[in-house]
Amino acid sequence: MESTVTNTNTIVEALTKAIVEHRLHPGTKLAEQKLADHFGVSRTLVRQALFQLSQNRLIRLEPARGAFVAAPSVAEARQVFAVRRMLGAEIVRALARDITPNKIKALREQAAIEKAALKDKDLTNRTEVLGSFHLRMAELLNNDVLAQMMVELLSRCSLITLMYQTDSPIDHASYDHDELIKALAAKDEALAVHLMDQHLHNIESNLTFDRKIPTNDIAMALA
Amino acid sequence: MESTVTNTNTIVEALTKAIVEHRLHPGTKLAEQKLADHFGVSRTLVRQALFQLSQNRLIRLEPARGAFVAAPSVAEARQVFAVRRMLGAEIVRALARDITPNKIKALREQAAIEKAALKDKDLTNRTEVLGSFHLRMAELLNNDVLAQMMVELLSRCSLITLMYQTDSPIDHASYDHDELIKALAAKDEALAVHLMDQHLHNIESNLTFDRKIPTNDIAMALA
DNA sequence: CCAAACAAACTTGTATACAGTATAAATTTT
DNA sequence: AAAATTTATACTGTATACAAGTTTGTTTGG
Repeated sequence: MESTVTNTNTIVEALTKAIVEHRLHPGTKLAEQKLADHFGVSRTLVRQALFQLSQNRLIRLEPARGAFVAAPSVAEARQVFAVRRMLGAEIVRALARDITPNKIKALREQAAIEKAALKDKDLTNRTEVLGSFHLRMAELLNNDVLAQMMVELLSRCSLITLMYQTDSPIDHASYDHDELIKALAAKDEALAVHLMDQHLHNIESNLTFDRKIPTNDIAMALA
Repeated sequence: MESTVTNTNTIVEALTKAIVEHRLHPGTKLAEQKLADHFGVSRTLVRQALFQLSQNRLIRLEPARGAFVAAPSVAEARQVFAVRRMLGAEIVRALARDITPNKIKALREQAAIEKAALKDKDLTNRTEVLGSFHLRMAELLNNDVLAQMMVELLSRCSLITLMYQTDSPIDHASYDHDELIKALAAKDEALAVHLMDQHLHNIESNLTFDRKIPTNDIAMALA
């Protein structure tokens, strides 16, 4: 357990956290040497980390220009949400088919965590916690491939949310989750799928895709 | 247009091709210096390429030991196929909802390409072409995020298929595709979804998950 | 003769050096 | 004084160098 070593993963996690927590704004340039100095390593490790982040679509790499925090376009945002609706529908479908008391219990616990976080934490953390519910469902299907996909989709969603979120919070997401759990417990597949679809549509409709884009990207800010 | 430069992407593509075309067997060690010599570049670029391939799950990186062509386990294979069924169902569902004559035409053309490839090419290439049909459907939904996911899933499937494929070829996949197109043209959503599910189950059931694993991985070969 | 310990060769992991390109600053020109 | 051009600085892209670890081969002791 060497907790002080700074390897590539440490950098990836730190940057991921900073991006989804809104401390690094879309468009911000991530200069390699500055990051290297900050983490006390060489550019080699920083470059590896940046490359991985670009694969996760959290940053984009421009040839000979450097790394910038990603500023997902409206089109990309809609596509990500479309995929989430697709996977979400199938996830609840599969869950509804072979739901067990243990799984219901796990989901209820996750829902309880949400309610706690809803009062205390800031808006960014709320988005994170609410996303965890969806990840939890994927995990309950015992499919690592699926769960990994959800992790990546959720981090992209975090970035999208902080870019396009309206002032009005999405507090009834927690309520949606409760309803969903009930439908799953009742093994009502059709209802569960419908609720999930509505739920994700609600989240998406709370985003404003036409105005105020908080970004450091000059080109985008002036567009 | 500098077509002779060997950048990271070139190496990734060459190795991907070699892996999915069965020229590099699961378990084979990919030594950095040898690859560097072969491509006429330094280890730096090779390492970048290997890292990307590990993200695509085509190779696995063992710390301080090196890169090896991935040997997906039975569990992983089943999970990948489960995700493909999920996405496949949703893709045809979405396609059936807003199908157009142009899209039908595009699918028919893809099916024609399949039939041509079915006679000429070797088994590996056949798998590739049959996968393209599924990618084509994703592309017709105008969702790059989804299409990219399918590309990655299909390359993983290629690796899985070549590891676990039985001697009997999967020639009626092309027939399945024809039936699917008919259902889509008739806007029969339920039938299309059912056909897709059956189709993917057929492919999976043609794999033998219990014997003969062509690999260079000693541990796996003797397991 | 076999097993364990040691030593040499090789491979990976990280840092540094250098070359090529983009950005910023300074100078010149209109 | 504003625009354009040149020069300088800073950054990225690739190669190389060195340190750390692993594998392989050899030797030594039982």
